[in-house]
Amino acid sequence: MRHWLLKTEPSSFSFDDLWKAPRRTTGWSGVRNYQARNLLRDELKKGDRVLIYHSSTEPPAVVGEAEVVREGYPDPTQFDPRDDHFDGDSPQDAPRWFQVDVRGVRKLPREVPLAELRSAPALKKMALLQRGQRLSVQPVAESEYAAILALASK
DNA sequence: GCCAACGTTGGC
DNA sequence: GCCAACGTTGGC
Repeated sequence: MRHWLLKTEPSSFSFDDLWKAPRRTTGWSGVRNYQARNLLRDELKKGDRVLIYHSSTEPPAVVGEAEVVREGYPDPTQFDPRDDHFDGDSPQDAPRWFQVDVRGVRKLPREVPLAELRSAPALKKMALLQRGQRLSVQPVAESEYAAILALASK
């Protein structure tokens, strides 16, 4: 089992929205970056654990845990002209963008803000904290995942 | 609101 | 294929 981090802006979709969704499950749609697409399409597997991270909010923070319940399949929003993430150049027969389904597992007992992640020695190498890192789907080492959960229960 | 970092586009 | 211009991300 691998571990991942998914970024989202809570003003558009928050962990609470995931929690309130039917069966606490949603398609993780709208990712429009090829590197992140490749991860969603090929690497995220059923049962993988996921940290949900809120960006562009105060403070940015890891807020919850989820799990992958369906592996990569075409993101339907790319074909919906009314959707913000519509991509008219994506061929119907060879979709460009993929998503997975994730189910909320638990809200963390305490949010772990970005500043706290930065100050944790165990997270020194975490992808999220590297300079210029913007990828919205990131692998997380098992030790990093465990360290973040430990911070969340302090 | 600023701006650094990065990704994409498109002329050549 | 190069690279300047432009757009986006996302912390601060």
